[in-house]
Amino acid sequence: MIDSKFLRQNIENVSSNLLKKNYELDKEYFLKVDSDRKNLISETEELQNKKNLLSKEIGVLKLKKLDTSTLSKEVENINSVLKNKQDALILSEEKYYDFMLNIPNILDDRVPLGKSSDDNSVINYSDNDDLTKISNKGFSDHSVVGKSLGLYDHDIASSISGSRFSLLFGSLAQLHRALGSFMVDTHINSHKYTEVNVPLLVNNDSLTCTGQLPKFKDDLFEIKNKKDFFLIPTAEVPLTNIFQNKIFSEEELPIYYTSLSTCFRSEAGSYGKDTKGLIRQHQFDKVELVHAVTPESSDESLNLLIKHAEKILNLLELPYRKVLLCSGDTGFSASITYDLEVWMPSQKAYREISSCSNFTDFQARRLHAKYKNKVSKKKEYIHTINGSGLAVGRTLAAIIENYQNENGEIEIPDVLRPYMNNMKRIESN
RNA sequence: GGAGAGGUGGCUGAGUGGUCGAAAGCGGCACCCUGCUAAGGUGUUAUACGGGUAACUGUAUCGAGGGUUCGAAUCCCUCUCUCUCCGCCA
Repeated sequence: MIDSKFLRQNIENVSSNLLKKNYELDKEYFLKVDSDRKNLISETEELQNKKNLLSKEIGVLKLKKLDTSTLSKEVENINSVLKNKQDALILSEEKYYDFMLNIPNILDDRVPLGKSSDDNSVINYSDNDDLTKISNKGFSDHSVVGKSLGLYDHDIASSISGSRFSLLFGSLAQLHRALGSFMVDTHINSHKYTEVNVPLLVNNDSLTCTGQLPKFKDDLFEIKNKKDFFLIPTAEVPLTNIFQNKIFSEEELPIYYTSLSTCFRSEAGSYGKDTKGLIRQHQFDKVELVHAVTPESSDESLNLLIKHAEKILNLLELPYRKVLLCSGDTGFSASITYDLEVWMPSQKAYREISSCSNFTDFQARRLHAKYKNKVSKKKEYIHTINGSGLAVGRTLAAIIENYQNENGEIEIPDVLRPYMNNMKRIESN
């Protein structure tokens, strides 16, 4: 959520900023809802004050055994007016939050103007991205390779669950598991993260705090019969919600959390896209990185987080590039987002494998997550940063495609071999 | 799933209808005292929102939501979470 006071005072600037995210701010509506709410608040508070004073007076009179009926009547009168005001206030607050919770985060000035991913700007390529060499080999799609090895299946998965699910067998399943472990190990050993094992089912509030709700309910799987649970679309949700209602001392920050978790997305609106393979599944594993930091350090912290994610790609020797998302492609809650895109030889294209964002105080305001500023001695909202480090399914797909040899086998990257009983390649089943 | 107990400030914990936003202790902070340390003394110390340059001030909050009452931490109802015992279970 953005700061309503800031919005009120900078409404023109904010509104033109949000327009870059294709959000049209209804300025008049906001000003009206905002001032209605404020007026109702002060009106009800005034009445409550009167009521409190009179009630106290009644208490004093009762002690002295004096008559209180006149005052009681008066309070009763106030109560009936107050009730109306309070009802109006509840409605007004609902309107206000409905509106505020649907306003996206303000964009960082560095975000380039643009409509879609076509307008994203490439920052740099990895050192090993000699793609002419790779792409000329005519490598097959990872799902084809996996199938011909007899280690990947899509059809049976469909009959078990439906579309956008898959089965991995044998050493391919093992490689998938190895990848998750390798990523988490790297982050906890080299990057000072605390590993967290998180709930995969979360409640409505948690999703509201991180910004998936109320706006993006369609993208989530909801569990209805037992309780109002949602399956997490990313470990960002439980990890970030660890900070809810916290007030940190400055010494406690930064906090780095990482978690390997399964993620669930409905992929509504992406019918027909990436229907084969591991790229777009209803269920996938991902290693998530989350930072809680002070506002001054959030910019630097995002860069650090990106380096942590890049480290995995570098260790796996996968070609990739770093992209700064344009305004139209930047997510609802983010102020700035960098994607890491890995080279997929079969598609002759870079595909997103990590998305790293600074959410500034947007999530913190919803979470009520603050820290005590040592200098100002005031409680200020923290900043939250997160990114994937990395999406495991997509990384596996990238490895299959980039590491296949002439025989259709998959060479196992050096760093993963210790996790695979020192196996060197995956051969046909 | 069955039976019971309980949720009060950073923590421990008192408070069963009226200056209770809440005693006391611990912790934190500030100052004082002692040559240093240890100990001691005094004061201060919740959060959100609103008004005010500020000192300050108003409202709400004692798990959440309703209700009773002129007045609720305290009484009633519903929900929720935690703990203990039994059962079941990876």
